[in-house]
This record gives sequence, structure tokens and C-alpha cells, in this order.
Amino acid sequence: MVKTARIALNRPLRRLFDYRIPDGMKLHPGQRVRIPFGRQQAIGLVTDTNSTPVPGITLKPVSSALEEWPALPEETFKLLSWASSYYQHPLGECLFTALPPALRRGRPAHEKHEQWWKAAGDASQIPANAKKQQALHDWLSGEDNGAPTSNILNKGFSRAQLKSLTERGLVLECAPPEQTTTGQDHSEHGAPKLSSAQARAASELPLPEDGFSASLLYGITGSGKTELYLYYLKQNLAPQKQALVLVPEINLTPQTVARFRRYFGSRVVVWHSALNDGERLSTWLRIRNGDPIILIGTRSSVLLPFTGLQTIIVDEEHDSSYKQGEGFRYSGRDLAVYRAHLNHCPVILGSATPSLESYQNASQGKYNLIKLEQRAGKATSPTVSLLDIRSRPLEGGLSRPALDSIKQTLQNGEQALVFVNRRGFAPVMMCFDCGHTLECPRCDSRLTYHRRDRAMRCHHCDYQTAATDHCPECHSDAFKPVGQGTERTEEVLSATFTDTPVVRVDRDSTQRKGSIQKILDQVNSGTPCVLVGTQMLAKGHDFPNVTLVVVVNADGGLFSVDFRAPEQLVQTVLQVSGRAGRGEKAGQVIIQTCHSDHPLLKALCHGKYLELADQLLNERRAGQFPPFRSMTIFRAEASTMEKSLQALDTIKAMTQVPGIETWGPLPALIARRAEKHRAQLILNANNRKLLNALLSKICNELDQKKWPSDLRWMIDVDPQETG
DNA sequence: AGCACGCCGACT
DNA sequence: GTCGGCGTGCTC
Repeated sequence: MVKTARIALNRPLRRLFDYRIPDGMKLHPGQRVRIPFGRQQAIGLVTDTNSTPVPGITLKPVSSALEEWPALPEETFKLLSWASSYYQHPLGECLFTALPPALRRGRPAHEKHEQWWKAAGDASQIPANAKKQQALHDWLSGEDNGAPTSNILNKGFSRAQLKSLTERGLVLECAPPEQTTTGQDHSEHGAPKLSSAQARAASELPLPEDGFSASLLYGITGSGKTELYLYYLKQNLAPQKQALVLVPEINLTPQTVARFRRYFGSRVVVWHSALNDGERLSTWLRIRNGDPIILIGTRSSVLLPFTGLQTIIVDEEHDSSYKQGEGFRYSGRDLAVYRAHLNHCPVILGSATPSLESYQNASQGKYNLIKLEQRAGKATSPTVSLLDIRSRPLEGGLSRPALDSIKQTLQNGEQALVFVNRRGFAPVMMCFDCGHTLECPRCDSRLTYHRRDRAMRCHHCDYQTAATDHCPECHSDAFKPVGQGTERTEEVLSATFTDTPVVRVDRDSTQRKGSIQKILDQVNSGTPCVLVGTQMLAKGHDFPNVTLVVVVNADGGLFSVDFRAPEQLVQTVLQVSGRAGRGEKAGQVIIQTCHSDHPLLKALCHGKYLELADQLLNERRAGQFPPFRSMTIFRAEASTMEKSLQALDTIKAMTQVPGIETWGPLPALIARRAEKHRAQLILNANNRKLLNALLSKICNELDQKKWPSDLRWMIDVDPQETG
């Protein structure tokens, strides 16, 4: 009886491939293998060793197993298999996203031992013009144990400089120091001291030994959710077990990590997109090995091969960045819940503004709802007011009363924060004589003006061109930016408050490494200043001396086509409002709007998020939107809109069954993007299981179909974006 | 995704 | 006459 293995490859194929297992080779699901594939060699992952191969095909043999143990342990494998079928993404690609890049490429599953270097000899032998070599020699002389290559490179030195010094004998390779025992809790700290409200919330959280539980921790901004997490882990995490703390990318700051390290020392390890291949491999191996790590990481860390996971925490669980927007479109938060289920352990979803999905689960009793409605310390909740800006002149988007409030705040020796919601409100160059605007030649969108480098950029593709002073159509010099961006607001504020620092925080101003830290230091010094920024300012920061928050324009979310827009508006405003009055002084929030009588905005002033959430859930129920039905979007793009719409019509024909309602196909909000014409078809299903079964069938059929060569179709289960 | 095969245009 | 463009098809 010939033994066979079913193997998944890192290819966008929904099919698996069968191979013969050579005599004497033992294979198990999750194991990495080297296999011949077509006329190339490939790395595969074993999915099954009990399957019956398709008859009539001569099977090739597995070349070798890369290691005897499964790279993906059983529980991780189950998680990914489930995710593959839930999100309708090819199994091979799902499984491979859980491997670090080095292992995907077939590298051995152990760390490359790193070369260590120490200084030797006399620095005077270094040529006088080789300043960097001198600096390197200098620095290395101060490192008693020597330093590994990676540290040297991180310090800004180059391989070439290191090489020159070794050739001169001024730097020698040395043995790495004794491995410091990592993964241990070295910290002196016991559990953090909790307020009575925090202690009560903590006592409501189920314990790891109670098995699976999902809890929604609703804690208003400034209520001290992080302290609660720390307390919970300190009290309940067994010394040899692992914990996963998921955070949005933007919250994974050195401050957050430092806070965990204070309580758990080197047991805390991070995982995010900026790690290099070596760091990824190293952390992945430690997790796989069962080291008692507390891992703080972004979305993808929910896919790591934990082998002793005892608790999962999802901070800011409402954050849309938990949903991957392309390729394997999984939700890190939802997978975290499923993973806790597989692990028989608790998951805690924390937010000041819970997603309606999680809140509904809590309302139905599927999740525990734990409330923390008091701010920690002496801080009180800020007062929120609407400022109607209809027929008020604006400067840089700011009205006179708002500017006066900022002035007053600065005079009080306090700080102000101006929040510009850039969504759909970017500065566009327009001719005031002929009305001409610059459009992207490849997309249905206008170019955005970037003052710093005098460039016009498309935010939907990589197109950019130089800005001009004159209208390219009528050559008028009345060619000016209109609309509101952070740069314009910053400019106006700088001109108005000449002797106060105005600090801008957005993607453009924080690209350089460490620049965000500089900004935070400035703010934390407490001296009067004005912060201007986008979403980035709304997240998690603690600015004790900010007492005023101005929301420049809140109206974008009021009349959007996206069913999530109202929820997102409310969440963003509440999150940014939460930056005000976190110290001892009371905070004030001013929301500029043209619709001060809008019920949603009026409700926002009373600040009770759960009441708003109830109201928003009622609207979702009335419109039969998620979470009352489950939604899936099929998207298509091609060289013409006709081809895209036609493909979606074909798909629509497959979905005409009871219990499923379709909307469209319709051209996408941005119908042309990078020369591709895009359309989408929305499916709404009463029953998740039924929908999933239908989707599997459709995707398989779509794979068999002959499409025009330039047509691409995609599926997005539980979409975050519906445009 | 890779990679090869294949069938048409511009070159020594 | 060949080199090479990328459309099409296949990978156990």
C-alpha cells in the first residue's frame, strides 16, 4: 500500500497536490516538505496523510521533510484551515502567511548564529578621513561584551566600515556572551494597583481555568483598560504559559511596550510589520517552542504558532485595521475569538467604542459585557458641544469661535488639539477663474496638493506630478488649494499663534523614524502648544495637559453611502475627544458642523457610547445590515467596465437562491483606479452557514471558468469597506 | 505564482 | 532567417 500526502503550496491555487511518501519517511499535517512541482522545486505544507489520491495520475515523491516536527502545530493548523474556508482564500496561501519569510523560502528552522565583534588595537591606525570607522571603533570599545552585526548596522554603521576595520585587525570576531535567560519575568512589580471601579471590572473577567469565554470590556477613554490587562495577566497568567495581546499597528508604540515590560520584563515580545526577517524567525521560533512569552502584536500575530496560549486580549477591538484589506482578508479580532475557542481559553475584547458586531454579541449574551465607566485618577469626562459653522467664515477650516477657544486655552497655559478628519476632504488645486481641477490620468480621482514638496499626488495610485502656480487650462494665476488638509490648518494656526509651537501629526510628518517620539516629548513637557492631526492623534495617547479638542469637520460621516460611516464617525469623535482632560483639568470638545441639529451629533454630545450603539444597531437592524445578516462582496476589475460588470452578472446568476439578497453589480465608488475599471456585487445572507457553503461552491466554479485574460475577481467576506 | 510553450513582429 | 514579446495552460 503506497502512502501519500496531500500538500498545500504557497500559490494562489484553491487545489492541493498529492505526493508519494518515500519508504521510511514519516509525515504529519503541518510539516514542511520539499517537493518537485512542475519543473521546479517548491516548499509545501502537509495537510493530510490519509487521503485517497486522484486516480490516473502518477504521483511524484516528496523529496524531503525540512524538519521532523510540524512547523504549524495542530491548533494553528486548524485555525488557518477554518480561516481558509471561512474567508474563501486558498489554503496554501493561508498556511504560508503563518510562517516567517525565511521558513516560506525553505530556510532551516533555527536561528543563524550571529557574528559578534569586539574592538581591538589602537584607533590611531585608522585613516584620519575615515570618520565613521573611528566612530564605530569608539563605540565598539565601549561595548564590553562586543556587539552582534545587527546592532552595529542598527547603530547606523555599514558592513563596509566593519569590513575595513576587521581587515586592519582593529575589530575581531568574538564569542557571543552567555545567553541571558529570556522569557522570564524579571520585573520587580507586582500587579498594578486598581481603583475600585477597575477592581470590580477585573473581578468580572472569567479566569483561564474556566475554559473558553469571550468578554467585551467597554471602558471609556482614560478608564485604564491597559492597567486592567496588566492586572489580569499578572494575576492569572501561569508562569509557563503564553499570552497574546493584539493592538492596532498605530498603538504598538515604545510607550505601550514599556508599560508591559515594567510588569513582565523580558517576557514581553513584540510582533509587527517593521521586524526584519531575522527578528521574525527568532520570535516565531520562540513562540513555536512554547517559551512563556507575552506577545504584543498587530493583526498577523493572531496567526503565530503558539503552543501554550492561555489568554488573548484584543485592544481597541473596534479598530478597522484588524481586517486585512487585500489578499487573505481575515479579521484579526474574529480569528482571535475563534482561536480562544480552539484553545479553551478566555479572550478579552477591549474598547471605549466597541464595534457594533461585538456589542451585539454582548447584548445577546454570547460575550460577557464588562463596563468600566469611570476615568482613572482625578480625570473627569470632557464636555462636548456642537459649533454650527453654516455661514461662518473659516480660516484653514477653523471658525472664529474655535480659534478664540484655542487662544483661551493657550492663555491658560494648556494645550489644544485640532483634529482634521481628512476622509473625503483633502486639499485639491482649483482654478478660481475657470473651475478647472487636476485629475489623476489613471484613476477617477482628483490629485491632492502636498505643499512640502510642491507635488500633486493621487491617493489611489502612485501617480504624482509637480504642482504649478498657474491653471494649466486657462493660465490664470488664481490656481489655489481648496478644501482642508492638516497642512493648511497648521499654516493658519502658526500664523495666528505666532509665539506658540504648532505641531502637525499625520502620515507625512511622522514618516521619519523617531519623529513621533519627538512630538510626544514636546507634548508631554506640558508647555502650551497646538497639535494638528489626523486619525493618528485619536489613538491611545495620553496627553495630560490637553484640555481642548476641536473637531474641524464631522459631517463627512453623516451622509455617506457606507453603512459603517455613522459608527466610524461616532467612534473617531469619541476617541479623539478622549484625548481631552486626561489630567486633573477638565476637558472641552468642540465639534464644528453644518448639521448641528442632526440627531447623531446631538446624541454624541451626551457621550454615552452604548446608547448611541443601541441606536446605531437599530438602524442596522432596520436596513438588515451586519450583524443582522452576513455580508460578502465580490469585486471585479478589468480593462473595461463592461467586462467587470459582466463577470459579476455571471456570479450573481449563481447566487439566486432563497435566503440570499444581492445588490448590484454596480461600479465601485472609485470606478477607475490605476487604469482598471472596478465593480462590485454585494451578497446579504440570513444564514452564515448557508452562505459559506454557497461561496465555496461559487469560488470553485469561478476557478474553472474562462475569463477575459485581464479580468481579476476577488471575494471579501465580512467586508470593512463597501465602496 | 512561476515557468514553458507557442505564435507573431523587428532585427543581425 | 532568428530573438523576444506576453497570451495560455499546467503544476500531483
